[in-house]
Amino acid sequence: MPELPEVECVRRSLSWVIGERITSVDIRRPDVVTGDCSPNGLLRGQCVVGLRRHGKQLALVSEKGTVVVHLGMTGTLLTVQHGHEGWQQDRHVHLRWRTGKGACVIFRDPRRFGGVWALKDESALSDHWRLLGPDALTITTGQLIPRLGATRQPIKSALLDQRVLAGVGNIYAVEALHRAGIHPMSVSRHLDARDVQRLARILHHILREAIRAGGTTLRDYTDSLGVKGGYALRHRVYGRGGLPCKKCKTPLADIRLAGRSTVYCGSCQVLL
DNA sequence: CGACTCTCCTGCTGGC
DNA sequence: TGCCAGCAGGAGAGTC
Repeated sequence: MPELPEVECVRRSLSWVIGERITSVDIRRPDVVTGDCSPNGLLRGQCVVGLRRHGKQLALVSEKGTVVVHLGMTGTLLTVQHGHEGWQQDRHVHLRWRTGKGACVIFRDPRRFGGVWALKDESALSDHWRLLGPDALTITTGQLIPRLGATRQPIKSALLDQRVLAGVGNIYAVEALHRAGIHPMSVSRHLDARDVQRLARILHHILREAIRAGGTTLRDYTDSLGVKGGYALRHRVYGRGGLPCKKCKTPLADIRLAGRSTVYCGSCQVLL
């Protein structure tokens, strides 16, 4: 499931598209698109000049329009080389961009929690991303302190709230809280400056480490070239409910918080 | 207004 | 072996 590291790996693996012109766009499911879902709205005829990421969102920027892709849970952007037409039988492929050289980018999303926004230009992108908090990879302690201080939400819920900071999903939230020794039910504004600093450092560290490993593949995730991520091997708590904590051997608790499974160590992680 | 819970969607898993 | 309920999850909508 794509969180910040996976989206960043998709972005990097898609860099070949920069400088390419989109010659045609196939729209199989217009309902995954918000905004102008015509081929022109989706960059037909435009040259891709950049790929930008904020949190879990990826933007294909052209001279004119910009397309933002959100991968949701099961979404992928895949590079398909000319001659490999197997995707045509795949009912989960919703969009396809064809480039001048014949290579394509396809948007595939079985569960359709993801989606695509067609925006007029890069200033519309700024507006779109203004709703999100600072990117989790670069957020500073100084930015995080007032944002966590403003809410009584449990810290786990706050980390998942994209308006607080952008890019953290369930996996990296539970991993970061375990390494920081903070109980997921801790009230966000009870964290003191040192707690927040430690949490920010750990988030940066984990996210960078995960990007280096190619992201987390639980089952399906790959980057745009089909490469799986190796970071799942490094998970210490996610998916390990009931198993011994890797630090202290206490069986890990598995509860539901903010509607999602939340694994933590009742011994290592302090309730604040 | 803030903090919950519900809903969307499909594929895999586990129990009978 | 086959069927189906249950579960997974991000984020926006709805509720209290």
